[in-house]
Amino acid sequence: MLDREVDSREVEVEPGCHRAVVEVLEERLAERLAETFKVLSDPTRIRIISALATNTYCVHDLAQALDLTHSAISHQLALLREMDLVSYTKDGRHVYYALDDDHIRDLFQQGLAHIRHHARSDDAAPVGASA
Amino acid sequence: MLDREVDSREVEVEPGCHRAVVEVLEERLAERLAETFKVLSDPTRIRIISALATNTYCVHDLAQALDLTHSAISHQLALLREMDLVSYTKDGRHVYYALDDDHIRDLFQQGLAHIRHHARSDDAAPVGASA
DNA sequence: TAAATATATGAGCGCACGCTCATATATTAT
DNA sequence: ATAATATATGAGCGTGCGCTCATATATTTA
Repeated sequence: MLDREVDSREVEVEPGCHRAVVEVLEERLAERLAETFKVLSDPTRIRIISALATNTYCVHDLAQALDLTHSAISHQLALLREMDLVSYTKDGRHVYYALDDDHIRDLFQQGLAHIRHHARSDDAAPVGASA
Repeated sequence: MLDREVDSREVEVEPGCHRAVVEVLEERLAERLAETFKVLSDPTRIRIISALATNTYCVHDLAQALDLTHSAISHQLALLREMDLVSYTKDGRHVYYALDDDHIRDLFQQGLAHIRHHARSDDAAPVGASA
């Protein structure tokens, strides 16, 4: 697996540019990486993952906490299930979900750590800004 | 900034579920985090970032290396520019881009490290699989 | 059994997004 | 000046996605 991870594609150096070789991540690997990050690219999934990162919750709890319909939550959980990111346990009529992928948990937490410590330009409230 | 990072929303515990309180990432923070990961959620951007993570390249080089039109690359670079993730230097008719955000670089590299070391189920080539 | 609760899921709508195409601008070469 | 090269950017197309709505299934309660 992971045969050639980087495409060192030659660039026609006729009139041109400066680099003769550009080192780019191989296409399939890039697709897998993008797919991984895509899971974390939606606010709703981020919030679901943030909750499941520390506790186990049922659909009903998540729906109330995120102020979304059961359906919306259930669809997102189905997606996380298909990607093997969560595990679930049936208990009566409830289904309890838990985050079951340290891979995603690590990325989520590192991302959060960055955001926490690095304010962005649009965070700085202009003088006199209300609420 | 980052007033209340977590919404500890109470859940009606009438007939119900088990958790009285669900700890979910506050909505605005979740949006910012999702936005950050969204940059990395496309294969083309991943490849551009992978290249710029180690070298400086002009649009022409990237277009050839990724086998995409100059336009496609330029549009993606415009997006990365708007998000202040890349810096650029004009040199004659060339414009050289460089990744200028350790934040994104870190996430990219951690994601890559995970992918490298953790094979997924669909990576394991079934016995007798061709190519 | 009937009603209520908890979840799952297909259909469909609206919107965002990544690409191509056409076009504009700037710089270099002839 | 004209042509070629390098980049930028608006418009538009096709696709993917996140939501709601309607509906189905399973479990518990009355």
